[in-house]
Amino acid sequence: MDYKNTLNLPQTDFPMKADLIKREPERLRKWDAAGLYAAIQARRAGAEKFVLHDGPPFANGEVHIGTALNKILKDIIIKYKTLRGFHAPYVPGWDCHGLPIEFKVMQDMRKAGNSATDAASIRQACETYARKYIDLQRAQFQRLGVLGDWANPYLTFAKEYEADELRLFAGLVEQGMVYRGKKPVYWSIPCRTALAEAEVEYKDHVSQSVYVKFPLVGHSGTSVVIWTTTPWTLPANLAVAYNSTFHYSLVLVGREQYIVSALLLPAIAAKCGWQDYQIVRSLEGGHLAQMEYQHPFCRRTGKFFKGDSFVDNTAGTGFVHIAPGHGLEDYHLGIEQGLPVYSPVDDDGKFVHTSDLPAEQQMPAEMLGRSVGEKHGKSEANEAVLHELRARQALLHQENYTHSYPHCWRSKTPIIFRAMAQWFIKIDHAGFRDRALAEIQRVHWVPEWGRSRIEAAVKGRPDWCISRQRTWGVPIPAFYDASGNPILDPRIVRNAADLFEQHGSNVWFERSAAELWAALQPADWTGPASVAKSNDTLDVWIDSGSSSRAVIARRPEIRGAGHPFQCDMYLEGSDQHRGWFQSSLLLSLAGNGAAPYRTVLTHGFMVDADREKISKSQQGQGGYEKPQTAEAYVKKWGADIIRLWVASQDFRNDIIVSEERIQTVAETYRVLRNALRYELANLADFDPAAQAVPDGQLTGLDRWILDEFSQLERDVLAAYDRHEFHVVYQRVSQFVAVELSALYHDVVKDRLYTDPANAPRRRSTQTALYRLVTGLCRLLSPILAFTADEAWEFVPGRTVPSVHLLTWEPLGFERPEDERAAWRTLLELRERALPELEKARQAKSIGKALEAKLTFAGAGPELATAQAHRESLRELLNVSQLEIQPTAEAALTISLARAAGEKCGRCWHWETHVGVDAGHPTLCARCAQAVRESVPA
RNA sequence: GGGCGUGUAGCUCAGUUGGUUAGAGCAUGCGCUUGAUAAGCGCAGGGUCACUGGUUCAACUCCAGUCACGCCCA
Repeated sequence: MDYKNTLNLPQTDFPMKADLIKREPERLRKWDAAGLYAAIQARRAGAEKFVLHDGPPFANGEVHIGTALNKILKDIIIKYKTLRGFHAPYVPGWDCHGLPIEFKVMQDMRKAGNSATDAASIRQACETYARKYIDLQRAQFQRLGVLGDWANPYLTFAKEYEADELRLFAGLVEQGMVYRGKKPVYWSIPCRTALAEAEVEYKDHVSQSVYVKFPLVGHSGTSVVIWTTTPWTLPANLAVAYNSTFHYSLVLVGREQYIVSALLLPAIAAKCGWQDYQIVRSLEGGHLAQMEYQHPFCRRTGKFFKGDSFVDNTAGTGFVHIAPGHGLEDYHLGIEQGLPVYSPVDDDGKFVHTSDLPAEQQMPAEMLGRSVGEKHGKSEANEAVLHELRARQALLHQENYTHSYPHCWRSKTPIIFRAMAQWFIKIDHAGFRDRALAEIQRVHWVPEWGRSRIEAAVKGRPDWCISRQRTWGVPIPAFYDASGNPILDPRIVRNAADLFEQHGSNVWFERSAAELWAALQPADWTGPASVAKSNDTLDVWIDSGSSSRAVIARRPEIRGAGHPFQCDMYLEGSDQHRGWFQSSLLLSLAGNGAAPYRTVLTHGFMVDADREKISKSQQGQGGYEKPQTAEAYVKKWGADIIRLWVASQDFRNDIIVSEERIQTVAETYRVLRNALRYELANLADFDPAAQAVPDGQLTGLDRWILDEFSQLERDVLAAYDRHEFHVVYQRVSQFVAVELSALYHDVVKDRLYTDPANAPRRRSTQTALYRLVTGLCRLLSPILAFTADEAWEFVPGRTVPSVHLLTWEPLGFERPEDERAAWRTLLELRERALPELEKARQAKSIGKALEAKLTFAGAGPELATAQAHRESLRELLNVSQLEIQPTAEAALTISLARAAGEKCGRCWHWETHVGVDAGHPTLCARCAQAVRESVPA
């Protein structure tokens, strides 16, 4: 007779094969249909809140795997907090304005032959474009299993958002933090417009390369030599930069002396035709710090400053001429040294005098009106400067110089750098920088070094240039009076906020300056009348940086209790210390009076298998087989594998993404899934309400695993609380592999399969399995969002439909110390006996352990424990027979023999009493009994 | 070039205030099992702890420097 069908073999519909790519979307539809997110929120109504505020990704392109990592980390934290009973709503957002979208849209419009250039149509097209990618990204984020209020995300172009952003901005204006200053920008002369970085194309250009004498004051006949490829910037020269690490030479040429870089001297001498020069002496750059030079053709002097970061020794003379109005490095050095941002070129690219310097110190009158713009490769301005230099014998050498130079993408002409009036936020206003630094101290930074990072950013940052000459952004509601002076008033800004909240900010572009002024002018306005409106928009960092006001304080479900604008956590990549963490801090501190976050968690960047950054240039060139999009990974592996991969690594460092890495994680996933399946399969006939065994009556083995699991829970909870998900991953996967699969599950098979279904020993183990599987589902659910929920559906007697609706209180299973000690001994004895079994297996004297009989001989406490728990120890060893022999010899010896008797046809144990039951001649007594119990008479 | 980080077996991580032959899981190889079976179990191999120098009786651990990599600046 085949007794196999008298066994209680595992039975379940929970599939071994995960088939995530097919099943996850089904589960998503199920969640959606059940309104899972809303149901979770409803269950936590009134509970203590935990708010993680979403940093908005840019509404452009597909979701990159790095962005997916960020969203998954946020989701793990929110699911964990929810599991622990917190009310943790999640409002996702998108950053919608900005040049990349505007640029793309304008390209598309041009390609389509659409020549509309009015701001309102461009903005409309930008909005359509952004919405398209919001929808695309939303679907991709949801596919990752991220739960949130996807139907109502926050969008930085929403009317209410823009309005609150302006209200916050009005507060800054009111405090006097916003001022008008100048900064160099790319300028296209034919287009009469400022350009953004992305609108600049680099191509070869022939420039005038010149070497020019700058005579030292008080050292007659001695000059410093500078080199420039833009002679027209010389009228704007206000300083000269040197490198303090260079050696310079003072050279005598004829009757004149020149100072140049020692390393570059031979090259310079060749160019300038110095036949017989002599090096008088060498000197350090620092020597010049005390000196002054006479401008070659303007009636003013200038000073020397250290410029080590940009003065190089590869070309030129080792001196760089500084015109703060015509170059970014020049500008920064000028601001540092308190020089005016002098840019004597008008909108048409023509030389003019400005109010920055006294007229008599500016360029000679004959230069005025000359244009910097080129015609047939020549520029009037360059010619005028060169003429002046020659006339004054200040020009040492001139030649054509071909190099890569920025050009306007529309007119294809060389652009110039030109200082323009911009709006700035004054960082040192009324001690603001120090207050920001103090606020940083109050925030909890994880990891700790995040603090140093943002401190450095805030300490070193210049004033914040917040205006952009762009269309796709929030308009700066400023006006100009008849003299061209700007009008920026907090009351006007607030009125504009109200207007935008009603009509959207397009109204700024749709209505005339007069209409807007009529609508926004304060009732008791006594200032100058407006004649024009501003065409500037706000820096997009003001958009996202205002979310503390526009989202946290505004949405009731996430509004803070103490400070309405404050939440528990921000979580972004480490690049955001200088970005969103900083902009949010500065704006919230200035506008709300405190930081918007209590904790800032940072993750590293994604790198490839060689720990090098994932560069787009390598894609499709053999570097990577597929685009690094979230979708590509999800299509191949499924979301839960990607989530487990995210959890598996210490995200504070770089995160490695490679096929091998994910393959490894997929193996771990399989192990976890199979363990869950084994437990569920052995609970098929278990009713926890009716058949659960009380703690005190559980078998020692079951009590042991529950204690182990209880310790696992404590460790995992602590790891989740420290946001160390890789510890959760390591700890859980090791527990499942070692304690569960290799030991407990293996040992317990015998009881589960061969005991009568309702035997106390079997029910005891099922009680433990029930607690294990329900516990594992809970502690895995923040990470394996799909699989834990799938498994949960097979848990017997469940009353809650989804694992994500549960709370998790740790088991807290305790055993008395003497029981723990006894089991420690039993497991140690097992460790010592296993090699004996392995030896026998290698020698082919046994196959499986059940064919063996083990004998423990010796004296002392170990043997006493073994004797007291002989049956438990036999189970742990999975042998048919275990003998304990007390001897006079204290040392423990373990010997192995083939088990005596015959193999029972049902339980496969070797027993000496097989066949004692005449009705079942091939069975041992235990099985005969079990069969009689299980088979109805 | 500057600031902030990182560098332990093929992969991901441990390694407590410096103290015995540096641990775990996975992967690999070799077996066992075939009543978790496109599963399960056992055993074995695998590391000059990035490199160099220093402090110390003793350094993966402390100090200095070098190299590589990442982020942010310039």
